[in-house]
Amino acid sequence: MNIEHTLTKVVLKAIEALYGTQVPAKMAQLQKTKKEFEGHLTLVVFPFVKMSRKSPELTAAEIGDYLVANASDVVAGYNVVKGFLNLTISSQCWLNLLADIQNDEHYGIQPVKEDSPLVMIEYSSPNTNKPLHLGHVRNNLLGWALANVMAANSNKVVKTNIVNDRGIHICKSMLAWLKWGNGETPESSGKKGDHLIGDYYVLFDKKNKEQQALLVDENEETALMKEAREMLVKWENNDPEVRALWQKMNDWVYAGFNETYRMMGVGFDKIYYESQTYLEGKEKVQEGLDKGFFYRKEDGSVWADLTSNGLDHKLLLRSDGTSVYMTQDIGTAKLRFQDFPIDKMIYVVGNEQNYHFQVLSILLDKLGFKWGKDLIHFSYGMVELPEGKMKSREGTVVDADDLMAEMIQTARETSRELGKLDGLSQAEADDIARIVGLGALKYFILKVDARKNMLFNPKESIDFNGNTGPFIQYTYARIQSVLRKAREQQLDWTSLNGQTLALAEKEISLIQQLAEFKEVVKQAGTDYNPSIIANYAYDLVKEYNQFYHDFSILREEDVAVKLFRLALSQNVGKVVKLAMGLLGIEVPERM
RNA sequence: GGUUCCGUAGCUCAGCUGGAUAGAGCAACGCCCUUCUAAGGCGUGGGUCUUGGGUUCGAAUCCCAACGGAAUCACCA
Repeated sequence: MNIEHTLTKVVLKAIEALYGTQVPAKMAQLQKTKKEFEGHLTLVVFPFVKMSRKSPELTAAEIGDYLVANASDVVAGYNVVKGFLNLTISSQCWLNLLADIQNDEHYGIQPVKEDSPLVMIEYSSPNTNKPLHLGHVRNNLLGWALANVMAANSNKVVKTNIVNDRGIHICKSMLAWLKWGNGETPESSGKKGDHLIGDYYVLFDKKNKEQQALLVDENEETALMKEAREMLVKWENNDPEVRALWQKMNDWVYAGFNETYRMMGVGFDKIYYESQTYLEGKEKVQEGLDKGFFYRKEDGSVWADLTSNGLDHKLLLRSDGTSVYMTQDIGTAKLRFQDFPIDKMIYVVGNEQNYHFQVLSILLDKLGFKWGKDLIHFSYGMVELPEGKMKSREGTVVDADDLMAEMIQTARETSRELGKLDGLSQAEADDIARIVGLGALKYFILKVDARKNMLFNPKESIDFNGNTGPFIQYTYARIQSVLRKAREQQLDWTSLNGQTLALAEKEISLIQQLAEFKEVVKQAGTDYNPSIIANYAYDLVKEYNQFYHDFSILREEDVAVKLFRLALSQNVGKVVKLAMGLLGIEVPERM
């Protein structure tokens, strides 16, 4: 049983007994006592002074007396500072709490049940004409973490990816490859498939610009562009040659993507391809047209009138009958709903598409998708660089593969300098470098509130000091070291009693913090906000470090000290691992 | 111009369902490794929480307005 919960109940009883009024639980706000005051939990008594008709101080004392007299198993003492009643919780309560955490293997995780709602999370959504970049990294990490958080809150989760595998951009890469590629393949060039294709996309752009410069009328289309368009038409008409080439090159790209995803540690349960879904939306639009939700202009284009929702008119089908982005998303929604009984849909997509999802929500609702109205657009901010925004044309894009490799390399060098890799095999050293390097990257991105634009400073991100992933991982590794020693000595902390705990009075806030993990997971789920967990993990670890340091000063002969440290180390280690697991960050046994 | 989001230390970020003297990290300076891992700990300096009103016992937090920044408002995706 949660201490805060128990205490709230007791306080409500006290209010009723003292003042004869029942008050809602909301009024009895308990908060962690600030460090500079004595006590563990603090009751704000201002809301009760009207009932007591006494000063805040006297009211607080009155309630405090009652609690000590009538709930001594929980409240061991109190003190009053202005309108704040600081309560000291009995040691036994804290020990019970530790035991609870210890015995609950999935502490803080709500298991999925038979009737749990099914949540589908779409994330990543790459184009197949270029490799993944820093923006995708944020997307992927957030999507993966969010999926974990939703699952930890008792949701069935289906992770999905919609791959944009068709369109003019793919044709550009294909055309450039045909013209200047000399049959180059990933094998022959030694390049990852996605990078290879990306290079031809860039090449197309370059050649096209050269042609553009020679044109008299700058609005005129280049011969190269025309060819690309013709290719797209051929693709749409199922030209076997174009299709075969398209298939071959996309397969290269997927092989490349899979490598990136694997390294990043993310994955999907079901992948959709736009080439398979883009036609589906047209039927739905037709359906909406028949039902009078949409209208057709004289030129044949189809629109939705959203002015009654405070929005504009939105194009759904071009005058030539081809589909647009919105149509495709409707089509994808249709297929998804056929495949899964979706209760809630979450789209992890950048905030530049806020408007799009506002519209999509309305349209899906009109078209009868029960989850359409409350679909969640998990909207995250742009990643900016110290030099400004990433611009593919200016070559300031940070490539995902390069970035990860660089982080791992830096971790390797730093570890070596610190002598952390001494005596380890090559495989072990590689593993640590990978875990730490990726941990640094993931934590750096996930600790920031997803909604906000963030600044990615490569130099700072690989700084392993301070509020970083490696700091948390390092503490975890040290905890494991403590536990290994304890195992050797066959220590068992369950013999600790309340009296022993008294010597560690100020460390109780650490136990309190452990208890908060449950709430944090819940909050992260209801707010759709993984960064809460990241910041929580940091706070916990920081506090543990202080505790660890304080207790290093006490000598080991004292068995109680030893056991108390073991108790906290074990439980902190457990919670840190769980928290980092939700974020998709590995923790090393040693480093 | 409409809509949405953001504005907290020199920098990067927490805190925001109203509560005590607004917190971390980085950067600067000083101290602590014969101590189960120093990728650590302790200390010093650093703030008009963009501004102005309102709500109230109490506002960084809620409301309104202004200012500043971002995104978006395509027969692109």
